[in-house]
Amino acid sequence: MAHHAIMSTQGPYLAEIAHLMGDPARASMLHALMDGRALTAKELAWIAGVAPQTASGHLAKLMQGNLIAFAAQGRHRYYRLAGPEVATALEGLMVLANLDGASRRLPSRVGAELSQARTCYDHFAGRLGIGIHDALMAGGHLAASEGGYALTASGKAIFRALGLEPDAGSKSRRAALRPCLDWSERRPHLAGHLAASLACRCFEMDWVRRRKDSRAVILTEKGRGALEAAFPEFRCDAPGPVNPVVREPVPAPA
Amino acid sequence: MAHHAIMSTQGPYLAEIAHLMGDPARASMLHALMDGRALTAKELAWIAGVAPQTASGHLAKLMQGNLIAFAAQGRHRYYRLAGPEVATALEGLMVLANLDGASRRLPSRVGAELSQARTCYDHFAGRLGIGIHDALMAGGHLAASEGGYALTASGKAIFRALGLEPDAGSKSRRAALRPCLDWSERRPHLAGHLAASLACRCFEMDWVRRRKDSRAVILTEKGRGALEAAFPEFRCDAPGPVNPVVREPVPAPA
DNA sequence: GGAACGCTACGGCCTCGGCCGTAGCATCGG
DNA sequence: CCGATGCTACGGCCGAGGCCGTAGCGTTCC
Repeated sequence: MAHHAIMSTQGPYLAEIAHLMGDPARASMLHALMDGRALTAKELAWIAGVAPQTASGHLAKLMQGNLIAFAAQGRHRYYRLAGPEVATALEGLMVLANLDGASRRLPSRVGAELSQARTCYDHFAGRLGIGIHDALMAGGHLAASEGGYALTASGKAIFRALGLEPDAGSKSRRAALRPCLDWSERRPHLAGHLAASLACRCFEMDWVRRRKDSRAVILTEKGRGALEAAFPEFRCDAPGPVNPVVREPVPAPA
Repeated sequence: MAHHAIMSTQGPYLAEIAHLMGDPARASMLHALMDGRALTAKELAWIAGVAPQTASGHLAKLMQGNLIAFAAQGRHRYYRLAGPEVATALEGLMVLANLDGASRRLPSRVGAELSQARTCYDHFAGRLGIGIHDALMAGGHLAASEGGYALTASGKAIFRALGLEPDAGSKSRRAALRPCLDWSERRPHLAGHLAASLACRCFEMDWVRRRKDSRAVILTEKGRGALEAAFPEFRCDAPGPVNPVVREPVPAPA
């Protein structure tokens, strides 16, 4: 400590946040929450591989750092990420974790599924997300704008045809559509509240299904047809159904 | 450790990277390198407020994590960030560090200067960066494209007038122009190798000057004129020169 | 009301890792 | 060739913090 000279003003704050993410248990929890769902403390404890008491401590720290928030419901507490910015920051780190030395590339099947199609907080990423992004781009439905991207007239028509009002949340601070760098493909997919609404609609209509215990998702046959109908330029190389990997949902307690 | 159940596949990798950034000394170093320059181990040690031996250890760890790289030159080692992805990830964390509770907002003058104009790795951010971004946008010189943004014909003409070839690095993996979220303004500015070339040209022509010991930069009067001439829609609210803050560049060594 | 359950608070153990001192290796200048 | 300089390697010290056990509070269900 001695003189510590000047120490850049924000270095410490940066470190504070990074330190919170830098513990294996906490990182696992955050990673698990990146699909945008809310999980209970116990589920998160199991995912992180620690006892509930330990998890509780971690969650308290994450709360204090404003990285997560919870909704109390009965005797449960459902934890979720505090906001899209948190997911963005985590994706940024994953880009590094992935290109890093090529040593730690994603192993096997799980990795392949995640690269195909997955959720990124509340919107789609992976080749599915990029397929949607590129389809809109190729058709001239997307234009650069102040906040990132904006829909052209033809783009708005497409969203309205899906039952989504493109100008709905325009009063909000959050951008409607903006690019988000994909850690597996190194290319942008669509984020923003409009992208989130689209994903939401896809789940509602059973065009896309969540896999459990993973952020990977599956494009159903119905969904492929629907998306091809909605986006004329859409093409996505088979993130189709594979046989489900079932896993013991609860650990044997000693 | 006991059973540790399943533990998400990439949680640990994520944690590894975040852990590297999560130490105050290392975070200060990384932060200092975000202006894209290369610094010696000694300079970084001073910035971080630790002894050279300690800094050396930190730098070795950062090297191993592929966050930084160095160029040996005589008896000096010039360290720099390993790539733009690292800067992007750090900016992502700064967004969090900044909106976090409003408790830790940037203090005083330094913060104001940084919000005005600064470098973000190798391109401009702050209101200066956003001014350039918005000017191109407003003039219709920028369009959405596969990798992020692309210049329209009029946009390319503008860059050529500045002596920059817009299609130069098109063979490279790195995008020419893409949006980068600004932590101080919460709006995108331009990143990518073309944005880097532009910044480089601005320094060459003395349109923009670096401040020392900070990522803040100053738009000179000449620069303001030049940018207004180059970008018809450019407007930037006075990131003008302020009286320089001079600081002891080297610590009294006890 | 009582028991089971979800979660958090506190205390003690123990490892991890940041810190500097000393020492050693390379490079540059006279 | 010798000393100064920049940097790294090693070793010992010590504080921070992750871990779980026990305990306590609130909610739910019978």
